[in-house]
Amino acid sequence: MKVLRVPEATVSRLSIYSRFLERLDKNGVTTVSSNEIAKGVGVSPAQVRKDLAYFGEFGTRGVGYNVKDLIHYILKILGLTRSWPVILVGAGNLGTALCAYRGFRDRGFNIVAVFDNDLLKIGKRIQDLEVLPVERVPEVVAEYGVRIGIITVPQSGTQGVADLLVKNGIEALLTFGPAVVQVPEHVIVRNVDLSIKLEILTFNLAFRELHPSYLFEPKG
Amino acid sequence: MKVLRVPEATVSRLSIYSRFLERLDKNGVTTVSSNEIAKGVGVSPAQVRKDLAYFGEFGTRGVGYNVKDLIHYILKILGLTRSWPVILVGAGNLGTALCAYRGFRDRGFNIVAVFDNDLLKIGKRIQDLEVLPVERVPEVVAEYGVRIGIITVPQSGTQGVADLLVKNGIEALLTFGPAVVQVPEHVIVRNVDLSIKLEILTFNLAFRELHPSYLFEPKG
DNA sequence: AAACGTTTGAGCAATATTGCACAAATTCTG
DNA sequence: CAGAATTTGTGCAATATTGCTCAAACGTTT
Repeated sequence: MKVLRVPEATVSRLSIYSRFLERLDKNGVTTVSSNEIAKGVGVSPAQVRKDLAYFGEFGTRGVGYNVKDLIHYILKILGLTRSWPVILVGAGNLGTALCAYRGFRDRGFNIVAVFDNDLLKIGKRIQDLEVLPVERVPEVVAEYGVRIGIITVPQSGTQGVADLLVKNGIEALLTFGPAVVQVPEHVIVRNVDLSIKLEILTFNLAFRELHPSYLFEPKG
Repeated sequence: MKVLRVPEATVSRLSIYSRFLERLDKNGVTTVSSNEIAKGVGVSPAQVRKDLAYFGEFGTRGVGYNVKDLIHYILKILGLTRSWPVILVGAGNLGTALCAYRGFRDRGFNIVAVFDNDLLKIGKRIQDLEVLPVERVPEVVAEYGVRIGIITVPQSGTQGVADLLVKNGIEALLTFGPAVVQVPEHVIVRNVDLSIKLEILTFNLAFRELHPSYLFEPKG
C-alpha cells in the first residue's frame, strides 16, 4: 500500500464536505459532482477530488458521487461511524457552553463526564451531568473507555490536567487558550485559540491599512 | 516597498510568539534568541526568524531580540497597540462564555454589546452588559466605531446576522460552527469550528489504526 | 452503436511554505 | 585588538500543497 501523507487541511475539509453532503441528503439530493460540492463549501473542484483521492475512488466518471455513499465513506475515514465518549475538564463558562453544544452530539461525540477541582463547582449540574472531582477521572475513563479529553481550565492549569489525563490513558486532547502542552509522542493534541482568530482579523484591518501594498493570503 | 504575501500561519504564530514573550517579560527576561522562542512555542528557530523577516529586522546579530521591543513590534503588526470594540450576536451558551473570556480583554478586545433576537434573552445581563435586541446594532456600531463582530447564533441564523452586520459597516467577522457565510469582498471572515478539531483527533485515532502505513502531518 | 456531453481520477506544472546553511554583525575574552 | 563564540537575516534547496489539463469512463441521444 502506498504510504501517504494526508494534509491536515484535507481532513478539515472532509469534515466540511460531509456536513454539506448531509444537508444535501436531507434535501433529497442523491447525486452530486465535485463542482457542486466545491461551490457549496467554497473550494475548487480539483481540491475536492484531490482530497478524496487520498483515500480511494468514490465517484463515477461522467456521473459524480452518490451522496449517501460518500457521506458514509467520509464518516468512516474520520472515524465517525461510531460514537466517541469524551470527558471534559474545567466546568467554567467555556466548559459549560461546550457541554451544551449540539454540534458535538450531532457528530457522535458524547460528553460522558465533566470534572473540576473547584469545590464550588463540584456537584453542580451541567446539562444532565454532575460535575465530578478530578480524582474520579481514572474511574470514568475506565468505565466508558474514554480516549478523548477536552481541557477548558485556565491556562496555568492546562499542563497539569493534560498530564493527569495522559497518565490515565487518554490519547487525544483538545485544549483551549494559548497554553502549549507537552505530551508523549503517541498523544495527539490540537488547540483552539480564540484570540488568534480575532488577531487575524485585526491584522487584516490594521496592518493592511498601514501597508496597502502587502498582499495577504486568506484561508483558515 | 516589496510586495509580500504573508502566510496566515505566520500571523497566527506571531500571536503565539507575542504571548510567549509577554510571559518572559513578566519573568524579567530582557533578551531572547530565536532559538529560545522556538523551543518555547514548538517551532523551528528558522521559522521564527522567517516569520519576523516578513515585517522587518527586529533583532541584533550575535545577541538576539530585546523582549520588550519585540513584543511591541509584534503587537503593532497585529494591530493590537490599541483596543478594539467588538460586538457579539447570539447570547446563548457560547456567546455568554465568550463574553466572560478573559483572553479577549487581555489582548485588547472589548465586547461593547451583546445582541439577540430572542425576547427571553433580551434584557438579561451577561457580565456587565445587557442583552440588546438586534435592532439596536446600527446605533451601537456608530457609537463605538465597531468594525469587528462575533456571531454565535445557531447555524441557520448565521448568514442573516452576517448580512445585518455587514450592512451596518462591520468589516470583520468571527463565526462559529459549520456555516459558510457569503460576504462582500472587503469583509474578512474567519471561522471556528469545534467539531472539526475533534474530528481531526478521531481521524488520527481511528483511521491510522486501520492503515498504520499512512503517515499524517501534525500542525494546526 | 456511434457521437456527444459530463465528470472523475491522476499526472504534471505552478505556488507556497518550510528548512538549511552561511555570511554578516555583534559581544566576549585574553 | 585579534580571534572565538553567538545569533540574526537571507538566498537557495527541499517539501508540501494547490491548480491545471486531459484521457478514461459513464450516460444520453439519435
